[in-house]
Amino acid sequence: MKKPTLHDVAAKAGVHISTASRALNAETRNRVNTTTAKRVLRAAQSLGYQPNLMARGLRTSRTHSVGMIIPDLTNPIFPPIVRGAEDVLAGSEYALLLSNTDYDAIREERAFAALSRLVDGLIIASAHREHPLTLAAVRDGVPVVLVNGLVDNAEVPAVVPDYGSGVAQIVDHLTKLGHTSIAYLSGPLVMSPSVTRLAALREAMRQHGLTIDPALMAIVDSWNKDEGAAALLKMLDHGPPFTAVIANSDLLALGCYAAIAERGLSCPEDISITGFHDIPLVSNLDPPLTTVRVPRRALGAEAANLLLEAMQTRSRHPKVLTLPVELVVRGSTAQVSK
Amino acid sequence: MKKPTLHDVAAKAGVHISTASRALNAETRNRVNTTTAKRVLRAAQSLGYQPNLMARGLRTSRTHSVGMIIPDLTNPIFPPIVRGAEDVLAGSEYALLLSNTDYDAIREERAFAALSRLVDGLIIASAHREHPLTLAAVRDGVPVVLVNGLVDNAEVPAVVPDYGSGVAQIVDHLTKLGHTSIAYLSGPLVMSPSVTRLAALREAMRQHGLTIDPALMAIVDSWNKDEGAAALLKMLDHGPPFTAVIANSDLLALGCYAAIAERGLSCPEDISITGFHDIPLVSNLDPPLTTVRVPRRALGAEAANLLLEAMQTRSRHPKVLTLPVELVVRGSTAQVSK
DNA sequence: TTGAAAGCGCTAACAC
DNA sequence: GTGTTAGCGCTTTCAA
Repeated sequence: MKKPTLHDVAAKAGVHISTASRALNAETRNRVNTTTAKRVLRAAQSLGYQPNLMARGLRTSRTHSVGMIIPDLTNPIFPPIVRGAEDVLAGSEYALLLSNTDYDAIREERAFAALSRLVDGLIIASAHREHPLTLAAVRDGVPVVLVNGLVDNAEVPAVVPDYGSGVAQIVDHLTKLGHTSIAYLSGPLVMSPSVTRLAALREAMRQHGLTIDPALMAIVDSWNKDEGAAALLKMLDHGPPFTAVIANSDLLALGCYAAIAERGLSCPEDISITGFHDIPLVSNLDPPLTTVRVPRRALGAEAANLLLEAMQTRSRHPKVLTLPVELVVRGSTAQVSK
Repeated sequence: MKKPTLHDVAAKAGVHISTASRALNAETRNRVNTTTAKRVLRAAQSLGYQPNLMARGLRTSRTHSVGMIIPDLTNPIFPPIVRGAEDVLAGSEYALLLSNTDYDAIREERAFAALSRLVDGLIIASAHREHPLTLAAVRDGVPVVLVNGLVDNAEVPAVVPDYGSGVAQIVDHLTKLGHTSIAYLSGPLVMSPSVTRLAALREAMRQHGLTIDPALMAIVDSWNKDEGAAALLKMLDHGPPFTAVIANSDLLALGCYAAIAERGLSCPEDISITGFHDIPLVSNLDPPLTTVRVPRRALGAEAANLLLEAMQTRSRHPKVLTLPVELVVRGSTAQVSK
C-alpha cells in the first residue's frame, strides 16, 4: 500500500541510495557500473517504484511540467490551442498541466497559485489587457508566454493571430460586394483582441472612404449567441438601415442569424453576416458562415516553442509572433441587392 | 528575484520559523499570540511570500489539488464535464489540474505520471474498457473517480450518462415514425459507452420485433465526421435499403448528412438521422439534428462530488451513478414515407 | 505561546 | 564507481 521510495529500491538492489538515484536517472547512469545499474533498474521495476515528483522538484527546483491557463475551455477556440501546445511539448521532456479559470477572478487566482509554483513555465491564454497575475508571475521569475491575447505593459513573449488583418480582409470582401453600411459587433474592450480588431476596423473603413455609424456599433459583454442576437435586434429595431454585419466571433454571428430570422429577414439576401475564428460546424450552418480562420493549433504550437526557448535561455527578449489568418468566404455574405 | 521562504518571513517578523508556519496556517493560527500572528502575516504580505507547494506537499503528502484526465478536449462533450467538476471544486479547497491525452498511450502515461503523484485525487474520463493506468492508480491508493465511461474490473466510483436509455428512446421514436429498417453506426467497442449502447440497441430492437441487419451495422474507429460519411456511404452503396440511421455521436451524424447529400438523397425525407450528445450548433444545422442530450455538466459535477467523498472517507464502496439522458427531437427525423 | 529538532524523498557536491 | 553528507522548504511532534 505504501509507495516504495528510493530507499526501498536501494535496499532491494543492495546499493546505497545515491547509487540508486544515479542509476535511475538517465543522465547520471553512465557514472555507475552497468551491471549495478541493471540491478537497480530491475529492483525499481519489481517494486513498481515511481519517483516522488515533489521531493525531486523540491530538490532540483524543476518539475518537468509546464502549465497552461485557459479562460474557458467550452469556447471552441481554446482546445485546439491546447492541442497545438501539446504536439510540441510531446517532443520535449515536459508534461502539460491545464487550468480553466472560467473568466473568474477567484478561480484564476487559485489556478495561478496551484500552477505557478508547480511548473517550470506558464502559457497564459487570458486575453485581459490588465492582468496583475501575469505580471506577478513574470516578476517572480516564472517563464511566461502569452497566447491569443496580449497583456498591457508586460514584457513577455507572445503569439497572437493577426486579428487586424482578419478585419481588413472582411471589410475588403464586403466592400467588393457593394456593402457600405456595415454594422460591427465588438467584444469587450478590456480584451486585447477586441481592441486590435476595432482599430483595424476603423483603419479599413477609412481606407474605403467609409465611416462607422455609432448606432451600428455594439460592444457586447461576452462572445456568445444571445449577446449577438440582442445586440443585432437593437440595431435592427432602432438603428439606421445596414446590409452587412461583422461579428467578432462565430457565436456572435450565430446570434445574428437568429435575430435576422426573428425579424423576418434573411441572410445573405437582406443582410450579410461574418464571424470570426471558424469554429467547427459553422461551415454546416444554413447558410454556411463566412468567417476568418484562425490558426489555432499553430498558435498553441508556437507558444510552446517560445516557452521552451524562454525556459532554456531565460533571456528577456520578448519575441511577439503574429500568425496570419485567412478569410473563408461561404454563403453568409453576398452582393448587396439594389 | 529569489522567492522568499518561510525562513525569510520568520526573520522579518522576528519569530522562529515554526511560529511563522503556525501563524500562516489558518488551522494552527489560534495556537499563536494574536499580535505575533498579525506581525507574521504582515511580514509575509510585504515580502510577497508564497508557500512552496512542493515542500508543503512533500511534508504533508497532500497537495490540495485534484487532477482530471481527458482524452480529447477538442471533442465538445468534454469541456462541459470539466466545467461541472470545477463548479463543485470551486466550493472546496481543491484546485483542478487537467491533462489531455489525445487518446495517445504515451501521452496518457506521461499525464498519469505527472499528475498522480501531484494531486490528492483523480477524475478519469478515458472510456477505454481496458485501462491499466487507472488500475495502477487505484492500486497505488490514489482516490479515483471515472466519468463518462467505465473500466472493466475496476472497483471504482463512476458517473455515467444513461447511454442505454438514450438508444432506447431513439428506437422508440423511430419506430413510432414507422421506421423498421434502421442502420446503426457504433463507436469502437473497446470503449464502454459503445458497448452499452450496442447492447441497448439489440434489446430495444428485439422489443419492437425488429432485427439488425449486419450489413446496416458499422463499427467506426473514431467518432468523427469523415468516419461517419464513409461508413454510411458504404451502406448506401452496398447494403439493403433503410430509412433511418442511428449514429453514436453528433459528428458521426454530420458525416451521414454529407453522405446522404452526396448520393442525392435528402434528410429527413429519404432517411432520418439521429446523433448523440447534443453538442453546440447541431440545433442550427439544416435540418436541425435529432439527438440525445447528455447532462455533461452534471456528469462532471457528480464526479467531483464522488471524488471529494472518496478523498475524505477513503472507503472503498464504489458508487456508480447513472444520470438520465433526454431525447431531443428536431428536424432530422420524420415519418417514413410510404 | 514559542523554540528546537526531525524528517518528508530526493539529488548533488564531495570524498574515497 | 560508490558511499557520505547536506539540504531543498515546509510541518509537526516534543519540550520548555
